[in-house]
Amino acid sequence: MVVDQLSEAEADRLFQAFADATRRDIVRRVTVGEYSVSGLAALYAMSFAAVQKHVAVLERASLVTKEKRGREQIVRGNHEGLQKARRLLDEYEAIWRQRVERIADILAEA
Amino acid sequence: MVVDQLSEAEADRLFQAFADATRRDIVRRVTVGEYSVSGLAALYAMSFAAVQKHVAVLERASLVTKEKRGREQIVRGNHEGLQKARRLLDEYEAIWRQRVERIADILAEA
DNA sequence: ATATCGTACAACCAAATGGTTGTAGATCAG
DNA sequence: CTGATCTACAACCATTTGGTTGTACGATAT
Repeated sequence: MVVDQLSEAEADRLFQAFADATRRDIVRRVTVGEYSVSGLAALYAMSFAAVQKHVAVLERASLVTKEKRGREQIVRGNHEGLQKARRLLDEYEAIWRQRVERIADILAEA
Repeated sequence: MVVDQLSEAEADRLFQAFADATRRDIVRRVTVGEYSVSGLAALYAMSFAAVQKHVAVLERASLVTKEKRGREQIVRGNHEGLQKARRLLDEYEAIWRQRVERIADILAEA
């Protein structure tokens, strides 16, 4: 029963997207409030185009969505990507738990 | 009460390390069993040096440890890095929960 | 109507990434 | 001792990444 087998490419995109401090900050901001792309750009010491690229990376990773409103593009947090990332890490955690159990079993046999 | 404020650089290293399928596979393998660097290298269609670099990336991110045993270097999973990554994602999840609560409050006022 | 604003996108650049081969030092086996 | 094995690391290369500036275009305000 594979609920949602994340493709390797999807996992790549997710973690890659998280691997940048500016992008992590954007995710936090747009989860709490609403920001246009230029609204976000005003927050960082880099060009509008650079921020635009960061948003695009986050969008491809399903960590934010964009919605056109007038001439602005509103960026919002997308729970989907975060959930996928967490589920991924949970799998690694599960492997650790299994390992611990296995060792406990071996010790119990002694 | 900041328990373990992850530096941005640390977070970068962690997620960057996870952002590669080969490295994620290495993490899984060495969590379950013991592998030397060359033992790992035998598993992938790339050079020993390439695998060695992947292991180095994982080590810098605290996702694996290396221990010298004779002429071999044994690679083992390191729970520390994984825990840090999970804690990080948990913070983002917490922001989401706060957002949901805030919206619920607003609705309750109406 | 015109100027301004917000966005998209192309072209470019430097640095980082993910791979290679080659060399050299330890350690182990015969 | 000699040869094979495991590791480390340097040098190199192609591609990607993270930034820049410049151009174009739809939406808004005056």
